[in-house]
Amino acid sequence: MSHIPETFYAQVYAIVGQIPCGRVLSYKSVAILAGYPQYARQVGRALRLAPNGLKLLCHRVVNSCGRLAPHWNEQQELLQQEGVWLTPRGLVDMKRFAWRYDEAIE
DNA sequence: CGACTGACTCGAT
DNA sequence: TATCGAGCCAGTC
Repeated sequence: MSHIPETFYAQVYAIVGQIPCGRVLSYKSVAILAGYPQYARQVGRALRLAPNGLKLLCHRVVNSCGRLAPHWNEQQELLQQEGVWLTPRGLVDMKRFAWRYDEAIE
């Protein structure tokens, strides 16, 4: 188990693709949903390396505090276009915008 | 093989 | 609220 299987990245892309418009998910949550709870860092890596051709909604993934990705200010605009407000300090209000996947089931 | 890095997280201060 | 340190793990040098 010392090697990330191909399915991990595929899972990450699939999960991120399911995040509804106007909702966000943390790296940790994506890692858990992918089946690798300890791989939050790898999720971040996966998104950073993700080819643009996939049209990923990686702007809907933030860290557990609601902090946005560094060196990528465009992410803020993308989120605001979807109605995701940011606190005065540039943090996503996770209590309000975090996606609970059980919402998707029904 | 060891040291360093980073789109992470959590608890303590 | 902001910072710090420890734990975390694949990739890079």
